[in-house]
Amino acid sequence: MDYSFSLGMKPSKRTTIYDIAKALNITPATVSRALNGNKLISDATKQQVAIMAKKLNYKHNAHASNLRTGGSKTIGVVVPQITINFFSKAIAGIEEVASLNGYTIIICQSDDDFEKEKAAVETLINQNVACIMISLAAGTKSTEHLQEAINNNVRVIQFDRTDESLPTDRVINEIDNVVAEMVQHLFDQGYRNIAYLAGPQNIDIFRKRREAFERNIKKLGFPLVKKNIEHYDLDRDSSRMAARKLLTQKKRPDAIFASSDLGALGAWEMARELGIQIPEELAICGFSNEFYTEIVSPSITTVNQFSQKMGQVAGNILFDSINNKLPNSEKPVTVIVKPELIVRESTCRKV
Amino acid sequence: MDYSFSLGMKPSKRTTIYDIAKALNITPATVSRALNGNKLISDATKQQVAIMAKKLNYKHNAHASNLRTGGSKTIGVVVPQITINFFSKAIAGIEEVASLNGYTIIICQSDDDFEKEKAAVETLINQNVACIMISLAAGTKSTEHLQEAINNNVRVIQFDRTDESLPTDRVINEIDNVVAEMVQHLFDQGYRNIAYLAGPQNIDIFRKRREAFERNIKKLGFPLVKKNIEHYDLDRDSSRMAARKLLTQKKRPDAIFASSDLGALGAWEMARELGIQIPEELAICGFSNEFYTEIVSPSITTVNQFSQKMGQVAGNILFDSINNKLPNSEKPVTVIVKPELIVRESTCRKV
DNA sequence: ATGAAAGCGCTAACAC
DNA sequence: GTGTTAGCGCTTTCAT
Repeated sequence: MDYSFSLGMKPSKRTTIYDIAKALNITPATVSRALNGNKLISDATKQQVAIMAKKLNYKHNAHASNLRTGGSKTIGVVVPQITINFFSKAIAGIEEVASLNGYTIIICQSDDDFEKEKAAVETLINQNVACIMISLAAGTKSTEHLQEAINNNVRVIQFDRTDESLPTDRVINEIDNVVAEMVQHLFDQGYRNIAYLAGPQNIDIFRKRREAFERNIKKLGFPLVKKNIEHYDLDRDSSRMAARKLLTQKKRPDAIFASSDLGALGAWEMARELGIQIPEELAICGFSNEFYTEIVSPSITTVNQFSQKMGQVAGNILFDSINNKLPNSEKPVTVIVKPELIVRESTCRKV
Repeated sequence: MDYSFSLGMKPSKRTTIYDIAKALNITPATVSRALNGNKLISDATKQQVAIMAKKLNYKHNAHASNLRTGGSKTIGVVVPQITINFFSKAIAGIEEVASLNGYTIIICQSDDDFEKEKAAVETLINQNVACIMISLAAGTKSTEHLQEAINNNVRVIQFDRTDESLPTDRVINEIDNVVAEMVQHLFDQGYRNIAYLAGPQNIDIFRKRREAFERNIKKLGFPLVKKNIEHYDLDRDSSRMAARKLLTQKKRPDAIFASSDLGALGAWEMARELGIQIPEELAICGFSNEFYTEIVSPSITTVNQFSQKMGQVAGNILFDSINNKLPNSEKPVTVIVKPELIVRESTCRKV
């Protein structure tokens, strides 16, 4: 009897299907089939194999299997930063669906840097992942690296921060309606001089949000005041400074619509610093429903993007297609997740 | 000439080192060596190979390499929930160091469920990961699955939520001093009836935090009031209910020390609901320095655990050992990361 | 400095 | 229902 395991010693070699085959006097092929649930194999054999596998402490070798089959049950996920709540939730959503389907996920961070993103994609191609799910870095200048992935038989699904010019499946939020709703809500609450805090315009969704804002402001018959649109990088300091610019103008806006919750938070903090009352003198709203928007006081009106659901949807696109549950169209799908306006104290001055 | 790439068509087969070898009239072995920077290969050959590899659009096949070498440049990370800020930061730290060393990370969530954790570890063993970095699920009853990993030549590094009885490298926070500091701080601020909101006691760190609290309360000469210690699960509702129990006693505590920020937040909310003034009538403090503790008003005193650093440290333990930078002791290392008390408004009633 | 050859562990086409 | 055989792409020992 071999006590090496119970003694906590490292075994010299892992058990393979050959060991199982030898022990049962059958061939490795049969063992492989049995372990994979092949229908042709008799239940008796399957049972024996399962028992012996357990007894010999067999572990499936994913590398060998992947090499042989040319694929792998792995999804590569590339996001700017996993510490951003939106992304960690999206990843959680992907992981959920992946795990249900027996897939694992490899995570890479781009840190919003193009070079790091390219390196990550390269690595994932080397890993032969079945699919790359990506939210583009702010610094991404082209999508050649993703085209390269596709050329190498790796499927690509973009989510949230996408590039339309690359024809892949995409999961994005509906923008126009929710922005229209938000602007209308501000109007209904009596705000008439609405400013906008715009994120990095090289990122698709931030550009679209700004455009939707401008469109809807015009729709309400307001003039589009250039000075009422400030840009900020996606950090807190920068948003505070941008908000300060807006709030120290001669004709101070009575509302700030920020393209992200961090932007809204910056404006919120700056308003308090300047002694401006929210929501009486100033409305503030953001985008993403980050946890803190709910618990600050006054709480901040925002938009729930359902990021976890976006991750799940991305996963489902992949697995529906793998399992042929989709109509046989070869065209890329774009799934639009409807976001939800969440009205809170920061924009409600009417009773 | 082959236009298949530029036409966006999927190539029938990936380029291998054989293709490069054939094109250059050398052997695959030489190509492999050249690509891996083998010192015996002439610079001329290396150059040629590099150029041809690029020209033929060669991608290294990690599976084949891993199968051959029996290892993989992959770290498996298992955490309860990646959406918890503490964990996503720790993962970010691990990813940083891993990526610098040419490793990728595979992420699994246990959802605090033992069975899911076991399945995740099993998968990671199958993937032949070099190392599993894990923070145990609340529901984890034994560490056999991790012993199993070790038996299969997979290194294990535990962080934060660890089990001491399993002899692996560990990265944890120093507890006693920071809890002592916190209790002393509360005392200095004049709080004399300090309650404690204790997390799930089957998790190491939550038990240790409670024990440290009790020890330090006694040290200050206070009696240990049983009714002043309430338990809660790690969610918001449960912490609110636990706080309610504490705050509706006849002899209401004048301070609540929560074992997590979520616990502190629950107490904070309940205090407001009951009209109890913070910090005048009640001090509140937590653990982890979650983002919201800083921006609520009054802001919440807490402990910075440096989770991202903990992730980096875990990574460094692995790579220092891989690169033989460690003294040749075979004993597991325990690295203790010193946390930092962050005093904020919620515990300061003195000027 | 490079070539020849074997084999990592698995799967799948083909045979019976 | 099971065996035979070949090979996925790479690395590495041994030879030259």
